[in-house]
Amino acid sequence: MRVFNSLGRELQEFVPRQAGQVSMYVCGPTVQSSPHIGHGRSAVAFDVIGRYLEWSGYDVTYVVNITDVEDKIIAAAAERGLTPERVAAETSAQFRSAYDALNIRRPDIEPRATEHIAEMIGLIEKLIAGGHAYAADNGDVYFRVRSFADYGRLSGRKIDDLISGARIEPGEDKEDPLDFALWKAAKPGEPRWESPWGPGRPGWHIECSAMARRYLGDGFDIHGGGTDLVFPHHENEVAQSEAAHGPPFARYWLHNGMVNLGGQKMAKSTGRIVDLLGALDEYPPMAIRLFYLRTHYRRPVDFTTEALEDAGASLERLRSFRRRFSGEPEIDAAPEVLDRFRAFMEDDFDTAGALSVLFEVVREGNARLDAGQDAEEWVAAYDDIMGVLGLAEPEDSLDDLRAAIDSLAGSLDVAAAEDPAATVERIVELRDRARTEEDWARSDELRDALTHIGIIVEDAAGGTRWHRQ
RNA sequence: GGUGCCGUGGCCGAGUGGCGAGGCGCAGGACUGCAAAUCCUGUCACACCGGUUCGAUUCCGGUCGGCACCUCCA
Repeated sequence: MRVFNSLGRELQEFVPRQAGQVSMYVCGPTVQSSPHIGHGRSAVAFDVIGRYLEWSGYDVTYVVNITDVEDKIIAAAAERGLTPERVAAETSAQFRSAYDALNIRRPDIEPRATEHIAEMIGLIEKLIAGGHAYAADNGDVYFRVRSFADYGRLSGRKIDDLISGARIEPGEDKEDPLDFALWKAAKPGEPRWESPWGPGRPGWHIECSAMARRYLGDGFDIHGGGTDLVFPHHENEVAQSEAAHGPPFARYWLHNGMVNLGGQKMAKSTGRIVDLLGALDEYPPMAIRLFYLRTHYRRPVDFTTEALEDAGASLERLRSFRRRFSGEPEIDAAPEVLDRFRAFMEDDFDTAGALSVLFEVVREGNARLDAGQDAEEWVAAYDDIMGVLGLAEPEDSLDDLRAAIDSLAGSLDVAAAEDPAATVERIVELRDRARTEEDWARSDELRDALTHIGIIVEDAAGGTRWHRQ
């Protein structure tokens, strides 16, 4: 398996630290405001990577942090007249609900910055002892960038090129403009924890160094995040961790591309965003997931409603194939098909290519069913691939339609059953009787009535089928 | 200014030194009471200019265009 490692900027053969096991850390969101389409992309990209690695037989430990203390959260809280804790809790809940809707698996560990202050303080003390950090008179602690010779290796920068952009903000007390905060002294009214340098809060970068090590140890396998985090966030993580404990901090750095809007990056700071929860409300969640997966995770992708509708139509093609076969297939997928799928995935998780295999499976499966042949093997392949891509959904429940279904049944003099699906069956049987009698007006009337409450009826060669939506 | 990525058919989007990935859309056909779903066929693309090569969309150089990072950001 080859993965594109940002460290080195090339495709490299993936060899985990320990055979058969993969340790993975992904930078999750700073919970300052509601999730947008870009957050979903990152989460889906690494969710699929995790799922694929497990499907390939690896034992995966997957860690995603939640940054719940940070300047932006404090600012948002002040603006809304809430406590930072409240803002963080509310926003975390929004992220969780969006991620659940997108069928993103819960990480094995989801550490919060505020619950790991002790680890961060320990790491900062170690950096100070080693001469890599210093406490300033104002109560801040800074990392001494020039003390770490490898600084810039991950992001491909030279220290001298960075100088023009670096600056010292008012109130900071750095030796060098390149230095960055490990610990920030608390101002009145700000969240604070006791520390050897006085009350304060951690800088942004230190949490990932501390938590990744705590849960995955030194030299873990995969560190992920958006390309916008490469510099300075990930560069600083490397500096902190390797200055304290020696290299390597992480072995493979994977970065997903950005979601653009009208050709430019979607970002909170510019207001160019499309709200994720809103989109999930308006489109089938799996259409959004498919939209992400159609493009290789490293490339930028432009968000448009047309693209989402396109993905929705593709999703419908997938689902309508699966509806032709109920239950679980009892035989395995053809190995050659899974091999083709695997070949794409092993090439730096090329989900766009992998989807081409899925659609070929659907076409072949449909053709076989049309020809009256057995397609179980193709259904099995479909289920495997859909599962790895996280596109498979649980059977639609009809519970929310029960009232409408029962009411329709009542108006037709059909007895409602305990299971709403059984009630639908009875109505469909009624229509089939009308069709047998060639009473097309009655038949169409019943079909329209079902369509009206969200049940689609299709007359296939093998009999009448129906499904929701 | 520095660093890096990218320009593929109506739209989206993989990939390859020589054989039309795939999806959406559109057109025609088959099936069908109608509709839907499905199948078949068509829609033969690789920004531009040079170079290497028997042959380049694919490699090299240049031009033009787009984007990202260099500040918080998935």
